[in-house]
Amino acid sequence: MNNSLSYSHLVDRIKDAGVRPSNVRVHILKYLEEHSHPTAEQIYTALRETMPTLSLASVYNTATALAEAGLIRVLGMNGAGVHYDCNTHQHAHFQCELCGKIFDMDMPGIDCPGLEGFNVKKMDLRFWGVCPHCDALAQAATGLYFGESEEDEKQ
Amino acid sequence: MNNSLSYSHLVDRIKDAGVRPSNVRVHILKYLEEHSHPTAEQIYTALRETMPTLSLASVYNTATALAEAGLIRVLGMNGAGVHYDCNTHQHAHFQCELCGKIFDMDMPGIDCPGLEGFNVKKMDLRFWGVCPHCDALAQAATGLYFGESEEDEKQ
DNA sequence: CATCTCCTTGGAATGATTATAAATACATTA
DNA sequence: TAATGTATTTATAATCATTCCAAGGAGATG
Repeated sequence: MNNSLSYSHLVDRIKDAGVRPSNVRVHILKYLEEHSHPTAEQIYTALRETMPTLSLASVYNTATALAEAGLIRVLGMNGAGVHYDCNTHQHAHFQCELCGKIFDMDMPGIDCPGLEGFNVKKMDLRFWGVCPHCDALAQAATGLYFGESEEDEKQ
Repeated sequence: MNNSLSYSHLVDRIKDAGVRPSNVRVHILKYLEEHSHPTAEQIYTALRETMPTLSLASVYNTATALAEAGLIRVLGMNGAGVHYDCNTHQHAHFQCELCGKIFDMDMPGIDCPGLEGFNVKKMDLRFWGVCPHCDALAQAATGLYFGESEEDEKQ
């Protein structure tokens, strides 16, 4: 069991970042720790079940506040809507064009010629394509791999 | 004088891409060749002067068509609105947080560990920060560089 | 308990983009 | 050149994510 997901630990993390640990904030951060790269809408829909008065505006407000405090990161993958990411370390992203899933990748060292003289403060590296799971399914569907049993769907 | 900007050359390029060289298409591509990373709104405003009936919808439709034909590229820098880029070669971008200008950068070689098994089809590398010109202005404004004359504004 | 501030809410407003339907231009054939 | 069919463009309405705003609520402080 990962202690970083416990309620009191989350409260501490939020406090340490200089933000008041309100209910909504803790729950949204908790949700982000437990779910990969959700959108505001997804957070809203999921948390509404246990917090019936939660508003979408609060999700946006809160996510923005958490991002400004450096607790989470805002991720635009160019689909409709923005995703939130509790992994604030420098890292890259891959999005599968078939299942839509977003994967974290280690950030490779980047030595960009021509960037001398530019004061770089933020960097973003993103990939799109087909993830291994969907790739296997796609290849099976082409009929190239007769006799292969379908892989089990796993979230 | 760069021949690639001539009207008939543009017509040929559009034809070669399998798209009919309509007036709107040629003018929008021409505008993109001559201006760096404009938004749909900017294209619309600029071209309206010589094409008074041009509609914003046409700019979006046309840009999308040109992008699908591989003649231009759509660039989301996460500000409001999308930018269009006539440079279709693989390259990175830097956006200045002060002047908003977008600069093309050579794409460095990227060796991303963890990407094995992923079928990568598209990659995007973006930087934000302060460009050399604004950096100089900002440093002058802090008063650290007494006696420095302001640099001339150049687009 | 009184007060102050910050948080949350619901709904309206905004802004970029897309959809739709009518009008126009273009290309082809007669 | 006129007729016809198709592709393009236009104007406007619709959509969707996000932000704004005003009012109510919760918690801390005195």
